[in-house]
Amino acid sequence: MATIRDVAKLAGISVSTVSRYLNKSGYVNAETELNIKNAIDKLNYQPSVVARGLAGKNTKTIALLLPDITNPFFPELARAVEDVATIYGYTVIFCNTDGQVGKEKKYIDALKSKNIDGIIFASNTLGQEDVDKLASFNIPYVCLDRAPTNGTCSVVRSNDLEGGKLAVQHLLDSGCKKIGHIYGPQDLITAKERLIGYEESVRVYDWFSPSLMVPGDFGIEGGKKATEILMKRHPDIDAIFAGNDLMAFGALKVLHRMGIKVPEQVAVIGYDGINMTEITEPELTTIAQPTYDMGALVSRILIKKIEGDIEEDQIHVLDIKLISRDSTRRRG
Amino acid sequence: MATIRDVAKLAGISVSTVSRYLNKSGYVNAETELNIKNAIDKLNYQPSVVARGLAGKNTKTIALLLPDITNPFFPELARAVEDVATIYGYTVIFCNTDGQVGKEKKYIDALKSKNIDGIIFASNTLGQEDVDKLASFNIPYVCLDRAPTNGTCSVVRSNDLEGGKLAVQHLLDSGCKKIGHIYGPQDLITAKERLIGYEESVRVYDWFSPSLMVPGDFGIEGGKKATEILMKRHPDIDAIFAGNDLMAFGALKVLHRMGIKVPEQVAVIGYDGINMTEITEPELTTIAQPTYDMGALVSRILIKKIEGDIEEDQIHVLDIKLISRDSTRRRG
DNA sequence: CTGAAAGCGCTTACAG
DNA sequence: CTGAAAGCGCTTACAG
Repeated sequence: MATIRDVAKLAGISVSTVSRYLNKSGYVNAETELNIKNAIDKLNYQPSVVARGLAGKNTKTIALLLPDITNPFFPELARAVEDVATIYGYTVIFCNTDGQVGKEKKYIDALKSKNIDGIIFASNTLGQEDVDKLASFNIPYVCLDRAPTNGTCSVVRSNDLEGGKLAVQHLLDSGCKKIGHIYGPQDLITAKERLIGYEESVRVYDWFSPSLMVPGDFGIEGGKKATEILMKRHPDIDAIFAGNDLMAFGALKVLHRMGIKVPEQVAVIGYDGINMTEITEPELTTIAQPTYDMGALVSRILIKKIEGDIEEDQIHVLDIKLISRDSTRRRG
Repeated sequence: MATIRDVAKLAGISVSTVSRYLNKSGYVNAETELNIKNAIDKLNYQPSVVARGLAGKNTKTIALLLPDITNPFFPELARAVEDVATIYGYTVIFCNTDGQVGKEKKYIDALKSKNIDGIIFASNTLGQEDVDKLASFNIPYVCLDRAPTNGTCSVVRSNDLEGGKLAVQHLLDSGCKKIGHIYGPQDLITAKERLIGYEESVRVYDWFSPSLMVPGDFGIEGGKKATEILMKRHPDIDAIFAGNDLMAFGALKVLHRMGIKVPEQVAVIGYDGINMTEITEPELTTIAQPTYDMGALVSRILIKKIEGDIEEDQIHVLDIKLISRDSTRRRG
């Protein structure tokens, strides 16, 4: 591997000048520039990012902390993050935290020792300590969905409150008369807001009862159990709004097993808009988050921050969208 | 951030000794050791991986090149790779190549300039040039599924040939009399071997005809189109073996649309064993690859290689497994 | 068992 | 416009 010294020697100048050329910092004579270019070409020179990093510059790598890449919501997000990172010449390290603060802390330490340039938190945790640590390390970060308890950073999320309302409205528009809700873990803002959206839209009706709200775990299994509970408590409901698509999958399964027709007897709507919603039978109506856009945006914001585009920390709320499919289609 | 020099100073010794202690290279007096430990604790010292990297040691990071994390086969693989990497103190960079050599090359260059320790290729491409480049860079790598055309490296794959045969056998055992096959892109060894497995199992039957083999793209859409073609050509088939689960999903969709009952009229079996196979209706029978195990193994092999555990390059072929579900259950 | 020195490949003031 | 020198935080022979 050629080094900057080799380039300098071949171009007949000093290392400093080559460095200046490379970084476009300071002047360099047109002719010298040409010589440098040629030398670089001839030697197939590529600067060492690690040396650069040691010398105090960017390491051109960011990290993406997420709970579990195996959860179908995250691959698309990760893809988007990586796509825009690549555009800017960054590389992304991905870390599965399983939502455990312990793991998250370990990652942060490891990342710090690698002089990572910034971190995207799509992970659920991130306590006060982490924030402090990051601040003391002076490493930029951006959050997905959840703003850190204390301290500020830019946040990208989508409008879960509106989403919850939209889901209910769609169900009502489809002619449903009594709607149950399976909500996700309430330490997740997303789950919380969707629940609030549901409740606010629904509490004016006289059929409403708190027992229509059943907890789930954002997984298929949780969706199944919750559906069983819901149908036992309220055999007369004609719609289920699941807090995410996985739980909706669970609901479809259980309803099918119980011989309850979807959507004729019970309509089902999910949330997130993951790809697999179109392979169920019936295909699942869902409130789609702009997952890819969220990933792209969060990545872009972080990189800007890293590169010194000072921008006020702010919360970006992206719009959600109803994808209407057969699982809520009440009439031919 | 404390540096090794701070530690040395606090412990009242030289930097060299601290380094020796850190790397467990060379002797260090028991008392000195204690002093170092204390100093490290007090200062909350953490060695800089990038400095270490510059000085010629591992950067403790590996890269995972895959076609697209959005393809449901890869998240589980990636998760496994990351899990074992973490155990060994490594961090993983993930790269979506979309199967394009151009992207792959770019990544390799970028990774090289970061002194990455090793690469896992789960990507489809990897031509001769890449291999040469890697060899010249002297960077360890391991492949998933596909051995590089030329040059050697360890390969982890599962037994696709057996898998193809197993799929057919299962269908025959279920009482199917005429089986079609949707095969994946033939530049992928996995797709090819599954096809061969099918053909070898089936060509002895007089119902067999080459027109029973229809190409797909390993995607849902391709599965749909192929199924349409297949059913038009051979309305009398009673089973479809799809080369992967996504295409099987497509098949289920189309059959449902055509009013053909699965499994009563046509049984369907997929391949890969991705999680979502259990959310379709009927649930999809599939030949499951040990995806997680494959990822864990490939990661472990790479890290061993990096750390100098010289091991003969070899091909590890893991077993596949039939997961029998309703989509092939012909009788109550 | 321990330390001084050189080096990894860059960048960054500081002179000129 | 250009170069010499110091420094980033480590490791690695080489002496002692």
